[in-house]
Amino acid sequence: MSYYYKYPHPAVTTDVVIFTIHEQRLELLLVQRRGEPFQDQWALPGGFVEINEDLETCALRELAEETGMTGIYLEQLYTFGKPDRDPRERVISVAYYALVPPDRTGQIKAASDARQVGWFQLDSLPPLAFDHKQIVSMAHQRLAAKLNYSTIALQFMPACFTLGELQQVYECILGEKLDKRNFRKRVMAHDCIKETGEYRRNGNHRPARLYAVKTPGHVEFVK
Amino acid sequence: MSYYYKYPHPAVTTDVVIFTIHEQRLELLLVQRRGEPFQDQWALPGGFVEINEDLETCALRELAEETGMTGIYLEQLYTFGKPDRDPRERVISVAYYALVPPDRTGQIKAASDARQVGWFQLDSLPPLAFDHKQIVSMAHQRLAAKLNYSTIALQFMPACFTLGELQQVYECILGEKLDKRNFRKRVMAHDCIKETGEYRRNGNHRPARLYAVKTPGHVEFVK
DNA sequence: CCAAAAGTGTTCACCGTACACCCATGA
DNA sequence: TCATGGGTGTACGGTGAACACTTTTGG
Repeated sequence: MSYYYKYPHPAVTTDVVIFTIHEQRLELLLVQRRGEPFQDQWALPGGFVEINEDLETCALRELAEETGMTGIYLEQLYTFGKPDRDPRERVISVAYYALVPPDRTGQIKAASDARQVGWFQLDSLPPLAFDHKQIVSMAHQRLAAKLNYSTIALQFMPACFTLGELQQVYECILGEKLDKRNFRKRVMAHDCIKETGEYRRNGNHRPARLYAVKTPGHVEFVK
Repeated sequence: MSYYYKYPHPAVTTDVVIFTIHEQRLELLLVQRRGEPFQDQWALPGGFVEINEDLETCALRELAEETGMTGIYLEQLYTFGKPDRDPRERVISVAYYALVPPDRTGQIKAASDARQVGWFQLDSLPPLAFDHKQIVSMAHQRLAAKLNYSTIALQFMPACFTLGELQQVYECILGEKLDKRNFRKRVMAHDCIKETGEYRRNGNHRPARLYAVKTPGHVEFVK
């Protein structure tokens, strides 16, 4: 432990950008801060890494503490370490992002402690504490980039979904409309989803085929 | 500083995978460890982040300390934080990778302190300390991936270079031969290098045109 | 029968790939 | 004149993009 005296150690946290899709909008989970600094402002869920805890485990723990969810897709984003990013002391934050299917966001309120917790549309976020705006921005950029060369979008899908719903996920992350026929061709070429044989009857129109992911929990890289 | 008591802080280091090209081989810089653990084994250059030092600044400092070089391309790679990756205490390492043009590798020996420092071919590395083998592997993977959608390879080039030399850089990073005509077409389409008007006379054959990067220090993403 | 979303194929332009020969030089 | 690497163009196939109509259902 001699290094402890030679080098004062920084604090290390993980912060998690937890995305979901809700009503054709990309949303993320924020918690309201209790104490200073940035009191009452909204921030990414996160917390200190315990001394014998793996970074990813820590991020998963934060995720579970705020949402009650486990088995969620999680990926390291970037490590933010500007010396003055926290006014209290030196804090280095290893940022992660997580993708939550919308059918699993119900548990949030129950799992969270006394603090305010809520989902916010990405395009109308409140002011964020620390450098969290920058973290969110990088996470969104990464997510959008990965849509084009991986099957990461499937992490947003419930067990059964229609191709129209999947397309809406792409559209709201990329912020643009896609051609239905080209989209379906591309998705089918990946060969990562399969028909369930079921249909969803949903309004005054033709029922939509329901699909399921072939190998849940896995993100494939294409090409 | 109340967190100091509530949470014991981990040590944080940066480790840098410093790549260069030498004799048509991808090489990286290693330093020999003096003390325990992994005494006398080779490791990536790296060291503790000072308490008021930016992470990238720290990586650049390590780079300068080991090589005497400044103005080198540097990019964050990934943060490694398994609790037992260092047997002494908890150490979280923010890994970076750097790309050094081969005409600037001469200063190494002079700048380094008493420790052994050397360049090693990527495909014949000695056993590495800690999890540095994994770090190197990820760095190589990232580098190879970026060749295909950025102009990062230009960071390896000296002020003047031939297209043949540039192609060799691609070939030894990707580990495969490329077609000369297609390669030149692609490079020219990027419009990132320009003819200098000079030629290199080099053996019993036609002299090669010399090129220079249009905007040095900048990595463009293509497509 | 009308509205609304589901479902389906073809055409075209562009890009990446494959491929072979002449050029300038030094020995 | 020969060996060596430098330099150049074309033809093909595959992929991504544009584009419109029929189907099935509920009201």
